[in-house]
Amino acid sequence: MSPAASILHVDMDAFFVSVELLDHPELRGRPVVVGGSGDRGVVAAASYEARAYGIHSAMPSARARRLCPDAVFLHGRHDRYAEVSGRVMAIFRDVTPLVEPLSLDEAFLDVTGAVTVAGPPLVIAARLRTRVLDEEGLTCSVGVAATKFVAKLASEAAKPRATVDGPAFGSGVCVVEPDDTLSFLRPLPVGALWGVGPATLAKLQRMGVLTVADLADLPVENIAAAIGRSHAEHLHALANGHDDRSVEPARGTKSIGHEETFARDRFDRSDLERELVAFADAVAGRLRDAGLAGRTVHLKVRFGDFATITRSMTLAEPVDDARTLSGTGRRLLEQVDPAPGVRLLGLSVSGLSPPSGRQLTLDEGDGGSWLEVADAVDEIRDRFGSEAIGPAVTMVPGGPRPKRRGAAQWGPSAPEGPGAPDG
DNA sequence: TCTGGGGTCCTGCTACGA
DNA sequence: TCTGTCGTAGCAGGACCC
Repeated sequence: MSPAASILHVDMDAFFVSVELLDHPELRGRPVVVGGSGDRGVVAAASYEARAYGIHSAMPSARARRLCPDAVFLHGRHDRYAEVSGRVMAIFRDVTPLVEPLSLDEAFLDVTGAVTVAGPPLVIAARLRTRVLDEEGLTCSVGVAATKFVAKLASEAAKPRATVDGPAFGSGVCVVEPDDTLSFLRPLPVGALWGVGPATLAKLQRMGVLTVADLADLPVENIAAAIGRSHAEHLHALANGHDDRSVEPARGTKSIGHEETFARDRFDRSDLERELVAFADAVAGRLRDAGLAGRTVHLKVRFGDFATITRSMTLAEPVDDARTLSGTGRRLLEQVDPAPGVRLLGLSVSGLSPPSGRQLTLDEGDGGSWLEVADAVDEIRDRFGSEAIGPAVTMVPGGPRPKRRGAAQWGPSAPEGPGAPDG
């Protein structure tokens, strides 16, 4: 017997834009775009009025501007969205403890245990939408199904559609009963499947696979030849409605990092090293906030032609202090020639675990004193704010700015200082 | 049309020890 | 001592997600 349709996928409608409209009600009804405002920025979210012009998320901001010169462009405020998201997730947790957030604006809920008290999933979904609207002034769409990925596709089907007159609201809730799963899935374009991105889609299309039905009817061996066995088996199962992944409320963080695209390419190694110091400070702070330390340090470099390389190094002990991170980052940077021009720099740490009692540093012997420094920095930031103290390079005019999570999320927004080739 | 940031997961290769 | 195999860890890159 098929399991009942009791998994909900809740997706906030145009979340970032909707939050901005709460704070700027005078913008309602206008095309509004949230994202990076600079030449290298991208669109994070677009109002339904803006979507009617063809603007969508991940589109370069410059192109969005050309499509709709009258649109209002707002720089995203990660902290504000996180604050609202926290309250919305709390509403979800009122319904069931089995809430798996996917991002700030969507989550899976397993309401199997709630139906005896709260009623059938359709009723729970409708009540949820009402509460989110009443308490936060935001609309959301809900998909209900027996599996996670069908619930996700169902919420997509329930979403408002963009028209030139603004959003055309749908039902807001879409239920796919287990018996209807295949008839719901099979007509969809194969790109709708979770895990089919541009690269896989191109390979499948070359094989003549255009719909979910095409994929479901093909022997898995044929698909494996094109995209690899593991991926093929996974997608073939999804296309046939099989997905045994459960809703997992607590998924541990696997890595923490910071990366940034510069407004202009950087050519100078010492310039990049100064940025690394600021990156390491931000990453170390987030590690300590999370009570974690990491063993493997990764450096990511994207050049002007978009070629991207990574270099990594695994340390003997997990670390969470900025000095060791920036020192390791600098060693990794030594393996890279910045002469072609560096567009993006990133520093991240994986292999996370709770910090051990004592951490090794690059120059063994003074680890203890630097850990005390880190503790002192954290304490000052707790009392006086995140920008009250930072590495010396971030305090001098012309140096890199202190890095905060989400501050550069959608690309550089303002003109920067150094950037042209030296000499 | 010139492409963000923060992640996760997978694959292929290499080195190394048993 | 040499060779082959296997498992594992580390590393680099790619694809995907929101």
